[in-house]
Amino acid sequence: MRPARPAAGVLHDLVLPWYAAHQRDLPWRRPDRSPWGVLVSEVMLQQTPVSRVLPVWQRWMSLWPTPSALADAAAGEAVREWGRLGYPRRALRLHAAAVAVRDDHGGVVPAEEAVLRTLPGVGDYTAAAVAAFAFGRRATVVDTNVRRVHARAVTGTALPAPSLSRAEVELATALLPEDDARAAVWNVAVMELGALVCTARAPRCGDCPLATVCAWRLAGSPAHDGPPRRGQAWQGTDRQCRGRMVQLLRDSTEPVPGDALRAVWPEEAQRDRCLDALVAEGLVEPLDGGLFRLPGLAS
DNA sequence: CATGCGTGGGA
DNA sequence: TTCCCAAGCAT
Repeated sequence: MRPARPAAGVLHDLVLPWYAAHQRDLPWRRPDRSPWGVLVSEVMLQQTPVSRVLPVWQRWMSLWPTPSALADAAAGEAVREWGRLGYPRRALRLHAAAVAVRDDHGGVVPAEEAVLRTLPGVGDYTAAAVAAFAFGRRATVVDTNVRRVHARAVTGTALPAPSLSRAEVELATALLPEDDARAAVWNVAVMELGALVCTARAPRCGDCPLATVCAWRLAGSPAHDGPPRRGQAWQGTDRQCRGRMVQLLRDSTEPVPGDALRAVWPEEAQRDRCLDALVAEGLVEPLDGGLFRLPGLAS
Protein backbone atom coordinates (compact mmCIF):
# COMPACT_ATOMS: atom_id res chain seq x y z
CA MET A 1 0.00 0.00 0.00
CA ARG A 2 1.16 3.45 -0.85
CA PRO A 3 2.41 5.80 1.87
CA ALA A 4 0.12 8.73 2.66
CA ARG A 5 0.94 12.10 1.20
CA PRO A 6 2.59 14.38 3.73
CA ALA A 7 0.36 17.21 4.96
CA ALA A 8 1.13 20.76 3.86
CA GLY A 9 1.90 21.91 7.39
CA VAL A 10 4.46 19.14 7.83
CA LEU A 11 6.20 20.16 4.62
CA HIS A 12 6.26 23.81 5.67
CA ASP A 13 7.76 22.99 9.06
CA LEU A 14 10.53 20.97 7.44
CA VAL A 15 11.36 23.06 4.38
CA LEU A 16 11.21 26.59 5.80
CA PRO A 17 13.87 26.01 8.51
CA TRP A 18 16.02 24.19 5.96
CA TYR A 19 15.84 27.18 3.65
CA ALA A 20 16.69 29.60 6.45
CA ALA A 21 19.86 27.62 7.08
CA HIS A 22 20.91 26.72 3.53
CA GLN A 23 19.73 29.43 1.14
CA ARG A 24 22.30 30.83 -1.27
CA ASP A 25 23.27 34.47 -1.06
CA LEU A 26 22.18 35.53 -4.55
CA PRO A 27 22.23 39.23 -5.48
CA TRP A 28 18.64 39.26 -6.74
CA ARG A 29 17.52 38.03 -3.30
CA ARG A 30 19.21 40.79 -1.30
CA PRO A 31 17.14 43.49 0.38
CA ASP A 32 18.63 46.19 -1.86
CA ARG A 33 17.56 44.58 -5.12
CA SER A 34 14.77 46.15 -7.13
CA PRO A 35 11.73 44.54 -8.77
CA TRP A 36 13.48 45.27 -12.05
CA GLY A 37 16.48 43.29 -10.87
CA VAL A 38 14.21 40.41 -9.97
CA LEU A 39 12.52 40.49 -13.37
CA VAL A 40 15.87 40.53 -15.17
CA SER A 41 17.13 37.62 -13.07
CA GLU A 42 14.02 35.54 -13.71
CA VAL A 43 14.24 35.96 -17.47
CA MET A 44 17.97 35.21 -17.47
CA LEU A 45 17.39 32.13 -15.34
CA GLN A 46 14.92 30.66 -17.80
CA GLN A 47 16.72 27.46 -18.86
CA THR A 48 20.08 28.85 -17.75
CA PRO A 49 22.14 27.95 -14.64
CA VAL A 50 22.71 30.46 -11.82
CA SER A 51 26.49 30.38 -12.19
CA ARG A 52 26.34 31.68 -15.72
CA VAL A 53 23.68 34.29 -14.98
CA LEU A 54 25.52 35.94 -12.08
CA PRO A 55 28.15 38.01 -13.97
CA VAL A 56 25.76 39.00 -16.76
CA TRP A 57 23.08 40.10 -14.28
CA GLN A 58 25.64 42.25 -12.44
CA ARG A 59 26.71 43.86 -15.69
CA TRP A 60 23.10 44.53 -16.76
CA MET A 61 22.26 46.09 -13.43
CA SER A 62 25.23 48.46 -13.68
CA LEU A 63 24.44 49.39 -17.28
CA TRP A 64 20.67 49.55 -16.93
CA PRO A 65 19.58 49.93 -13.29
CA THR A 66 15.99 50.73 -14.30
CA PRO A 67 13.57 49.55 -17.00
CA SER A 68 13.71 53.01 -18.60
CA ALA A 69 17.49 52.84 -18.83
CA LEU A 70 17.28 49.64 -20.83
CA ALA A 71 14.35 50.91 -22.87
CA ASP A 72 16.44 53.93 -23.90
CA ALA A 73 19.25 51.69 -25.14
CA ALA A 74 19.32 49.92 -28.50
CA ALA A 75 17.86 46.41 -28.56
CA GLY A 76 21.14 45.25 -30.07
CA GLU A 77 22.98 46.39 -26.94
CA ALA A 78 20.80 44.08 -24.89
CA VAL A 79 21.60 41.20 -27.25
CA ARG A 80 25.31 41.99 -27.09
CA GLU A 81 25.39 42.21 -23.30
CA TRP A 82 23.42 38.98 -23.13
CA GLY A 83 26.69 37.35 -24.07
CA ARG A 84 26.58 33.59 -24.21
CA LEU A 85 23.62 32.96 -21.93
CA GLY A 86 21.79 31.31 -24.80
CA TYR A 87 18.36 31.89 -26.33
CA PRO A 88 19.20 35.52 -27.23
CA ARG A 89 15.59 36.24 -28.14
CA ARG A 90 15.14 36.51 -24.38
CA ALA A 91 17.33 39.62 -24.48
CA LEU A 92 15.18 41.06 -27.22
CA ARG A 93 12.01 40.37 -25.25
CA LEU A 94 13.47 41.81 -22.06
CA HIS A 95 14.25 44.97 -23.98
CA ALA A 96 10.69 45.01 -25.32
CA ALA A 97 9.39 44.46 -21.80
CA ALA A 98 11.44 47.45 -20.62
CA VAL A 99 9.92 49.59 -23.36
CA ALA A 100 6.43 48.46 -22.31
CA VAL A 101 7.16 49.25 -18.65
CA ARG A 102 8.46 52.69 -19.58
CA ASP A 103 5.65 53.55 -22.00
CA ASP A 104 2.64 51.81 -20.47
CA HIS A 105 3.41 51.56 -16.75
CA GLY A 106 5.17 54.80 -15.90
CA GLY A 107 8.55 53.11 -15.74
CA VAL A 108 7.48 51.02 -12.74
CA VAL A 109 7.54 47.22 -12.85
CA PRO A 110 3.93 46.13 -12.22
CA ALA A 111 3.18 44.04 -9.13
CA GLU A 112 0.03 42.35 -10.41
CA GLU A 113 0.59 38.91 -11.86
CA ALA A 114 -1.94 39.47 -14.64
CA VAL A 115 -0.22 42.68 -15.69
CA LEU A 116 3.24 41.15 -15.55
CA ARG A 117 1.95 38.37 -17.76
CA THR A 118 1.32 40.87 -20.57
CA LEU A 119 5.01 41.78 -20.80
CA PRO A 120 7.02 40.18 -23.63
CA GLY A 121 8.94 37.12 -22.45
CA VAL A 122 6.93 36.88 -19.23
CA GLY A 123 4.84 33.73 -18.96
CA ASP A 124 2.96 32.12 -16.10
CA TYR A 125 6.09 31.15 -14.19
CA THR A 126 7.93 34.46 -14.47
CA ALA A 127 4.84 36.54 -13.67
CA ALA A 128 4.23 34.52 -10.51
CA ALA A 129 7.90 34.59 -9.54
CA VAL A 130 8.19 38.38 -9.85
CA ALA A 131 4.91 38.94 -7.98
CA ALA A 132 6.11 36.66 -5.19
CA PHE A 133 9.81 37.48 -4.93
CA ALA A 134 9.80 41.19 -5.77
CA PHE A 135 6.47 42.15 -4.21
CA GLY A 136 5.79 39.50 -1.59
CA ARG A 137 2.52 38.48 -3.21
CA ARG A 138 0.92 35.11 -2.56
CA ALA A 139 1.41 33.60 -6.02
CA THR A 140 1.62 30.01 -7.20
CA VAL A 141 5.16 29.64 -8.49
CA VAL A 142 5.68 26.42 -10.41
CA ASP A 143 9.01 25.87 -12.11
CA THR A 144 10.89 22.71 -12.94
CA ASN A 145 12.40 22.53 -9.44
CA VAL A 146 9.04 22.88 -7.73
CA ARG A 147 7.52 20.27 -10.03
CA ARG A 148 10.29 17.80 -9.22
CA VAL A 149 10.06 18.29 -5.46
CA HIS A 150 6.28 17.89 -5.56
CA ALA A 151 6.53 14.86 -7.84
CA ARG A 152 8.82 13.10 -5.39
CA ALA A 153 7.82 14.28 -1.94
CA VAL A 154 4.07 14.39 -2.52
CA THR A 155 3.15 12.34 -5.57
CA GLY A 156 5.81 9.69 -5.15
CA THR A 157 7.21 9.62 -8.68
CA ALA A 158 10.82 10.00 -9.73
CA LEU A 159 10.23 12.82 -12.19
CA PRO A 160 7.35 15.05 -13.28
CA ALA A 161 5.70 14.60 -16.69
CA PRO A 162 7.17 16.50 -19.64
CA SER A 163 4.44 19.15 -19.60
CA LEU A 164 2.90 20.99 -16.68
CA SER A 165 -0.58 19.72 -15.81
CA ARG A 166 -3.52 21.45 -14.26
CA ALA A 167 -3.29 19.02 -11.35
CA GLU A 168 0.26 20.13 -10.59
CA VAL A 169 -0.76 23.77 -10.41
CA GLU A 170 -3.65 22.87 -8.13
CA LEU A 171 -1.33 20.88 -5.90
CA ALA A 172 1.13 23.76 -5.71
CA THR A 173 -1.70 26.13 -4.83
CA ALA A 174 -2.97 23.77 -2.15
CA LEU A 175 0.49 23.61 -0.58
CA LEU A 176 0.89 27.39 -0.47
CA PRO A 177 0.84 28.83 3.07
CA GLU A 178 -2.09 31.17 3.75
CA ASP A 179 0.08 34.02 4.94
CA ASP A 180 1.49 36.21 2.13
CA ALA A 181 5.00 36.57 3.47
CA ARG A 182 5.24 32.89 4.39
CA ALA A 183 3.94 31.93 0.96
CA ALA A 184 6.64 33.97 -0.75
CA VAL A 185 9.36 32.29 1.30
CA TRP A 186 7.80 28.87 0.72
CA ASN A 187 7.96 29.38 -3.04
CA VAL A 188 11.64 30.23 -3.10
CA ALA A 189 12.42 27.59 -0.48
CA VAL A 190 10.94 24.75 -2.53
CA MET A 191 12.76 25.99 -5.62
CA GLU A 192 16.00 26.12 -3.66
CA LEU A 193 15.47 22.60 -2.34
CA GLY A 194 14.98 21.36 -5.89
CA ALA A 195 18.06 23.22 -7.10
CA LEU A 196 20.42 22.14 -4.32
CA VAL A 197 19.17 18.80 -2.95
CA CYS A 198 16.25 17.30 -4.84
CA THR A 199 18.12 17.47 -8.12
CA ALA A 200 17.17 15.78 -11.37
CA ARG A 201 19.95 13.25 -11.71
CA ALA A 202 21.47 12.41 -8.34
CA PRO A 203 19.24 13.70 -5.54
CA ARG A 204 21.05 14.15 -2.25
CA CYS A 205 18.39 12.51 -0.14
CA GLY A 206 20.83 12.24 2.76
CA ASP A 207 20.75 16.02 3.06
CA CYS A 208 17.04 16.44 2.42
CA PRO A 209 14.74 17.80 5.13
CA LEU A 210 11.86 15.84 3.55
CA ALA A 211 13.64 12.47 3.52
CA THR A 212 11.51 11.08 6.35
CA VAL A 213 8.20 12.03 4.73
CA CYS A 214 9.03 11.88 1.02
CA ALA A 215 6.48 9.70 -0.78
CA TRP A 216 9.01 8.67 -3.40
CA ARG A 217 11.59 7.52 -0.83
CA LEU A 218 8.95 5.74 1.25
CA ALA A 219 7.94 3.89 -1.91
CA GLY A 220 11.52 2.69 -2.35
CA SER A 221 12.68 5.37 -4.80
CA PRO A 222 11.20 3.68 -7.88
CA ALA A 223 12.90 4.51 -11.18
CA HIS A 224 11.27 6.83 -13.68
CA ASP A 225 8.69 4.76 -15.55
CA GLY A 226 7.34 7.12 -18.20
CA PRO A 227 8.69 7.43 -21.73
CA PRO A 228 12.42 8.25 -21.94
CA ARG A 229 13.08 11.96 -22.17
CA ARG A 230 14.23 13.07 -25.58
CA GLY A 231 17.34 15.21 -25.57
CA GLN A 232 17.61 18.09 -27.99
CA ALA A 233 19.67 17.44 -31.11
CA TRP A 234 22.42 19.97 -31.73
CA GLN A 235 24.81 19.10 -34.55
CA GLY A 236 23.51 20.42 -37.85
CA THR A 237 20.46 22.13 -36.38
CA ASP A 238 19.17 25.61 -37.14
CA ARG A 239 19.97 26.47 -33.55
CA GLN A 240 23.65 25.75 -34.08
CA CYS A 241 23.65 27.76 -37.29
CA ARG A 242 21.82 30.70 -35.72
CA GLY A 243 24.10 30.59 -32.72
CA ARG A 244 27.17 31.01 -34.90
CA MET A 245 25.67 33.93 -36.79
CA VAL A 246 24.58 35.81 -33.69
CA GLN A 247 27.94 35.16 -32.05
CA LEU A 248 29.75 36.66 -35.01
CA LEU A 249 27.60 39.80 -34.86
CA ARG A 250 27.93 40.03 -31.08
CA ASP A 251 31.71 39.90 -31.29
CA SER A 252 31.96 42.53 -34.03
CA THR A 253 31.81 46.26 -33.38
CA GLU A 254 31.28 46.99 -37.06
CA PRO A 255 28.50 45.83 -39.39
CA VAL A 256 29.31 42.44 -40.87
CA PRO A 257 29.20 41.65 -44.61
CA GLY A 258 26.64 39.01 -45.58
CA ASP A 259 29.41 36.89 -47.07
CA ALA A 260 31.17 36.74 -43.72
CA LEU A 261 27.92 35.88 -41.99
CA ARG A 262 27.12 33.12 -44.44
CA ALA A 263 30.63 31.74 -44.14
CA VAL A 264 29.85 30.38 -40.69
CA TRP A 265 27.68 27.63 -42.19
CA PRO A 266 28.37 25.33 -45.14
CA GLU A 267 24.85 24.30 -46.12
CA GLU A 268 23.40 27.02 -48.31
CA ALA A 269 19.66 26.52 -47.99
CA GLN A 270 19.78 26.14 -44.23
CA ARG A 271 22.11 29.09 -43.81
CA ASP A 272 19.85 31.39 -45.83
CA ARG A 273 16.76 30.21 -44.01
CA CYS A 274 18.37 30.87 -40.64
CA LEU A 275 19.55 34.33 -41.58
CA ASP A 276 16.11 35.21 -42.91
CA ALA A 277 14.53 33.97 -39.71
CA LEU A 278 16.93 35.98 -37.55
CA VAL A 279 16.06 39.11 -39.52
CA ALA A 280 12.33 38.36 -39.33
CA GLU A 281 12.57 37.93 -35.56
CA GLY A 282 14.42 41.21 -35.17
CA LEU A 283 17.56 39.62 -33.81
CA VAL A 284 19.56 40.76 -36.85
CA GLU A 285 19.17 43.98 -38.79
CA PRO A 286 19.98 44.15 -42.53
CA LEU A 287 21.65 47.33 -43.74
CA ASP A 288 22.31 48.74 -47.19
CA GLY A 289 25.22 47.24 -49.09
CA GLY A 290 24.65 43.65 -47.91
CA LEU A 291 25.75 44.43 -44.35
CA PHE A 292 24.23 43.13 -41.13
CA ARG A 293 24.39 44.11 -37.47
CA LEU A 294 22.60 43.63 -34.18
CA PRO A 295 19.38 45.68 -34.18
CA GLY A 296 19.46 49.43 -33.61
CA LEU A 297 23.15 49.78 -32.88
CA ALA A 298 24.80 52.99 -33.99
CA SER A 299 27.48 52.31 -36.55
C1' DC B 1 -0.18 20.56 -27.27
C1' DA B 2 4.31 19.53 -29.44
C1' DT B 3 8.18 22.00 -31.11
C1' DG B 4 11.89 25.12 -31.68
C1' DC B 5 14.84 28.10 -29.47
C1' DG B 6 21.62 28.41 -27.20
C1' DT B 7 25.06 27.33 -24.30
C1' DG B 8 28.50 25.18 -21.43
C1' DG B 9 29.45 22.46 -17.33
C1' DG B 10 29.06 18.27 -14.67
C1' DA B 11 28.10 13.22 -14.21
C1' DT C 1 33.51 11.11 -24.29
C1' DT C 2 28.76 11.53 -24.58
C1' DC C 3 24.79 12.73 -22.62
C1' DC C 4 21.84 15.43 -19.82
C1' DC C 5 19.95 19.42 -18.67
C1' DA C 6 19.47 24.62 -16.12
C1' DA C 7 14.24 29.44 -12.16
C1' DG C 8 10.37 28.76 -19.82
C1' DC C 9 8.20 31.16 -23.60
C1' DA C 10 5.77 31.67 -27.91
C1' DT C 11 3.60 29.62 -31.61
